[in-house]
Amino acid sequence: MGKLVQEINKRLRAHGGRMTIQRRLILETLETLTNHPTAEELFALARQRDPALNLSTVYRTLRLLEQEDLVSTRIFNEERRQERFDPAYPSEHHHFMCTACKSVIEFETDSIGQIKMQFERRFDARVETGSIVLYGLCVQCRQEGNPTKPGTGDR
Amino acid sequence: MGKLVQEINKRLRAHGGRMTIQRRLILETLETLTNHPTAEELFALARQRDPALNLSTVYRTLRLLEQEDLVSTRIFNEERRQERFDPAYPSEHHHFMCTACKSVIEFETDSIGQIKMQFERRFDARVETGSIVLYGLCVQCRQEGNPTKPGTGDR
DNA sequence: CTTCGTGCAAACTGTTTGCAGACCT
DNA sequence: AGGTCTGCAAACAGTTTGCACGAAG
Repeated sequence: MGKLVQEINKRLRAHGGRMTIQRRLILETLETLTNHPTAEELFALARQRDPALNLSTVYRTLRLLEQEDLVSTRIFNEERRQERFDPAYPSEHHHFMCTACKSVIEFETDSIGQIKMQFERRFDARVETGSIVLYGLCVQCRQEGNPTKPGTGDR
Repeated sequence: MGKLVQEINKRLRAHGGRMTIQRRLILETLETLTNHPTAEELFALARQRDPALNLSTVYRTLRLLEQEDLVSTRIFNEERRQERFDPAYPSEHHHFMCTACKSVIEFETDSIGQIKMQFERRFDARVETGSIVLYGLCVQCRQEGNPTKPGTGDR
């Protein structure tokens, strides 16, 4: 059984919440994904196992996870202006998105620390968080000779 | 007279386009702004000078600028999921957003070059663009004792 | 005069919400 | 039994579009 299911179960009980069939299904589906899915993508997958599942239930479950700091959301520069849901790790991480296949790769770097400090000194500000997003072509898409999109993937 | 107005005028003529009162007003208003406005913000300001102006004209003009690579768009992690329009400079730049007052500061850094290269080597990918977004408190808001938002400004 | 652009209202996309019934404990 | 959660449909926010009139060249 997945960690997410256990974790949410624990927290739900503390507030009188319930672990329903739908929530379990959604959490389990989310755990199988390495990519950062949209609500629709997650919905499409979970629905294969329960055709009666409703999109609003997916959203409600994802917002629940968000409140519990178990996922975070982000809008990449894609054609469709939709949120992608990122299973939250304890450590700050950054993203690469392939402009051809839309897959997301996470990575870490400590350069960001330097950048934050530089900025704080220069503008006398307080920086709390920072995120880097890279856009380009992943190995597979590069090898398949995918063109770099005109406009480099930005909308 | 603003550079944007001149530049767009030139490009419009090349395609048989027209410099209308509304477009001139919108461009002039955009030029007075240092912040990265939303369409609504720009609309509200421009409307002070022409109350008959319509929001869809603002959008159409901004999309025109976007096609001509004179602005780029970006969605920050704010409560409202709205695009902000960034007058495009030739050089790659990055952003800081104050989580209290929503003002945006632009900055440059060459650390991003390192990060791109590291990523390319590590994942055998091709990185085309990269952007850094920092969130925190600007000088003014920090001095006014504004609290760092729970959740650090991320939605 | 002939296009191109505007205002208006309606459509559209992604996400949220009110409600009545279903389900968990 | 009681409150929580779901599915549905309708609302919502931000953005886009079709159309008929108005204005730029």
